[in-house]
Order: sequence, then C-alpha cells, then structure tokens
Amino acid sequence: MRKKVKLSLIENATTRRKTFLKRKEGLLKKVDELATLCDVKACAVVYSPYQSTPEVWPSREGVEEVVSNFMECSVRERTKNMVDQETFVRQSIAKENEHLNKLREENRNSQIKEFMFGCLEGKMEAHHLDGRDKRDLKSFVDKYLNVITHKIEILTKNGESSSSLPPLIADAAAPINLNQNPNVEEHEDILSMENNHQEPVTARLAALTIADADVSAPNNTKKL
Amino acid sequence: MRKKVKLSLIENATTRRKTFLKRKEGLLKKVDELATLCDVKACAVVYSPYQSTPEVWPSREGVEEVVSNFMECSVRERTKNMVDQETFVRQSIAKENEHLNKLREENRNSQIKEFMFGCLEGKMEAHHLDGRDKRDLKSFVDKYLNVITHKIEILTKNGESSSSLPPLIADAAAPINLNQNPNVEEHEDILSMENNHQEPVTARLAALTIADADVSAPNNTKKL
DNA sequence: CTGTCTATAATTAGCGG
DNA sequence: ACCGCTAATTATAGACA
Repeated sequence: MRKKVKLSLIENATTRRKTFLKRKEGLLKKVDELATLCDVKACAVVYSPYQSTPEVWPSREGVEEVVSNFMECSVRERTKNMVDQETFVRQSIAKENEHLNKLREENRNSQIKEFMFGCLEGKMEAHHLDGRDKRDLKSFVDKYLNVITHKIEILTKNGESSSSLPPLIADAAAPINLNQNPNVEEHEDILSMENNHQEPVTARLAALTIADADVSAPNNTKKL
Repeated sequence: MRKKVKLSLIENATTRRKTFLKRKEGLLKKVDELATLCDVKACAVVYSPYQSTPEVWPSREGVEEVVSNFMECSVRERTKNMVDQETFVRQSIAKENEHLNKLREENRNSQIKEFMFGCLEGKMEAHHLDGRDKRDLKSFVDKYLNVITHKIEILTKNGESSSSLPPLIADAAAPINLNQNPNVEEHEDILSMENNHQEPVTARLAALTIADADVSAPNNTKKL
C-alpha cells in the first residue's frame, strides 16, 4: 500500500530528486491554472540544486513584472498580506488538529452507537464503562429517544387526523422483536433515521437508560 | 456529477473569487511542501484584484532572497531554463493529445475484443466492417492465436517431459464447447490470459479469421 | 460573503520496464 | 536515469448553512 509521505526532508537523494521533478511540474501547472481561471498575475520561482538557473513561471518577463510590482510596495505594504513559513505551518497544524478532533468525535460517536445497539442484542457484558462513557451513552440514548418520541407523536397525530395513511409505526408498547435480522452491521445515523430500527426499539432503550450515568469524577481515559 | 472545469477564465465573478481563494491556498501549500520535502528555495507571488498587496510565500525576506538570486543571473542565464506560458500550454496540449490517443487506442482494442468474442457467440451479423476494421480484427485474432499456440506448446512440452503435472489445457483438436457460460461480460486481457477461455476457443478462432481482411483502400472511418 | 461537507477530479508515491 | 502505470492520497467544484 502506498504510504502517506511524511512532510519532512526526503532522505534518499534519488527519491528526493524524483519527487522534486514531479512536484515542480505539478506546481507550475497549478500556477498556470490559477492564472488562467482567475485572471490574476502570478509567478513562481524555484531554485534547485538540480539546475543551475532557477526555474520560473510564466516567463522571465512575467516574473520580473510581478516581482517589480511587489518590490515597489513600501515595506509596510509588503508585509501586510505576508505569510511567513512558520505562521503558515502553525496554521496548517492547527487546522489538522481541528480535523483530528472532529474525527475523534465521530469515532467516539460510532463506538457509542455500536455499543448501544450491541446492548439491544444482549451483548452488554463485554465492556467496562467509566463515568464519561456512561454520561455520553446516556446523552446519546436520550437524544435517540427524543427523536423517536417526536416521530411517534407526529405519526400518531397523522394517524388520528387522517385515516387514509395507515400508521407506519408500531405502538411503543407493542411487544419487542428485534432479532429478526440478527447481524445488522450498519446502524443508521440518528439524525437521518428513516424507518428501520426505531419502532420496536423504544421500550428497550428506555429500560436501558443507564441508571448511574451521573457524576463520577471526570475521567478522560478513552476505552469504552 | 461534479463537472471537470474548463481551463479558461471563469465568467461568474463570485465563483471566480471562490476558486481563487481555494486554489491560492492549495498552491501555497504545494510550495511549502515542495520546499520542505526537497530542500529547495522557492517562492510564489500572487497578485490579485482581491487584495491590495500581492500575497507571497514563504515570507517577504524569502521572496526577496530568491528573487534577487534570480535577478543576479545574466539575461542569457535567466532565459535558459525558462518556460514561457505559451510553450508551457503547448506542451500541456501535446501531452493531453498523447493521452487522448492512448485512450482511443484502448477503446478501439476493447471494441475489437468485444466484437471478436461476440462472434464466438454467434452475434456476427450486427456489424459492418470496413477495410481497416477487418485488418485490425485480423491482426488481433492473429495475436490472440499466437499467444494461445504458444501456451499450448509450452504446456504440451511440460505434459510430455513431466507427467507429474496433469495437462491443464484441452487438446486444440478437442470438440468445442463454448456456450457453457453464455453471458460472459468481461474477457481477460490477451496478454494476461490465465486459464479461462482460451483452450476450446482455438479452433473456432482459426475458422473465424477473416477471409478478406486484406487490402481495401485504407479507410479511416471509425465505426466497427 | 465565509465556512463546512462530500463526491469527484487531479496529483503523485512506489513500482517495474 | 527516465518513463508509464496504478493505487492511493490530496485538491477542489458545487451544494448547502
């Protein structure tokens, strides 16, 4: 499997040169596209140990024009929209961290959902929940129940006001029969629940609501 | 389906601005990566109507350093590795055309293969072949037959010299029975034929070889 | 307009010739 | 070294908030 390259100096000289040539190509293409699509003046200068003279885009004159315009600004002006490399990298890192946190969030949510549905199939014993897990699970179950309750209300009202649509949903007190499809791999997202699991699940969910999901000392250990 | 953007000035100003912002980001990131991965000095200057001062990477000093190095070269030197935009675009077009031709080639090959296998299932009547089609089909069939013949030779020799491996392939003179799997969708590539179709097909293919695949006036019409 | 999301297009790392 | 290929990563167009 192709590995995701680490963003740091490529040690192997052959590889480094190859990468350089490929990426320089790509870069010049990007500059060209940017200029063409958006009608802006731009230039790039790349100064490598592989060629005695720097390579530039779009042409010597083009570079000189852009650069002289740049040089004409006062230093104050020049500095205004400037991104120095350190700031740039810091910003990139910040962005990546944000993204990472989002992924962690998603991941945790999936685990909780997985666990919740696992419980409904009676596989509760395998996990040890700490305080945070319990709190999050409770809030997840609550959210789920709210959605279901809301749906039931809507549909009940519809069923009463207009008998033309047959009630789509079983009464919440109806007997529960979950295991008809015992190996469900994907559980639908709670916010986009269509019409699969939610009806007969209700009562069980309510029963499942964790009794002591309260206030143990906050504990950030991630295991769930 | 997201459409492949046409490489020309974006008419809609809002879209153009959005594209500009996104692509400028991407571009600066690429410059950063190139410099980091390959340890080269590089800079980019983008001069847009959206900001009063040009945006640069990696920093004012960085740009000035790279640019002054550039300016120090004699004009002759400067011009050496220069790519002016016109040449650049011409090269891009040439490359794209090459690619296009390769795709045409592939496409034609697929059609011929498709047709050949179609014939083996008796669906020959639907097509009208011109001279070129016939020639290409003949050469395709010949190639195919060569591969098969070669395989048979190899395997026959193996079978004789060492009876430990049972012959994997039927004798070419054996009765033909193609239609056991009548709706084959994918035919394996002729160069990587493993062990599916080729054996019983041989004799039929030979019989199919187009009688008059010869020398009608060259005709470039593409229909097959 | 500015930002987020997602499906698709584009780039490119690693490999084999 | 340089090409071409393909599978993987990355960029981004377009839709939406």
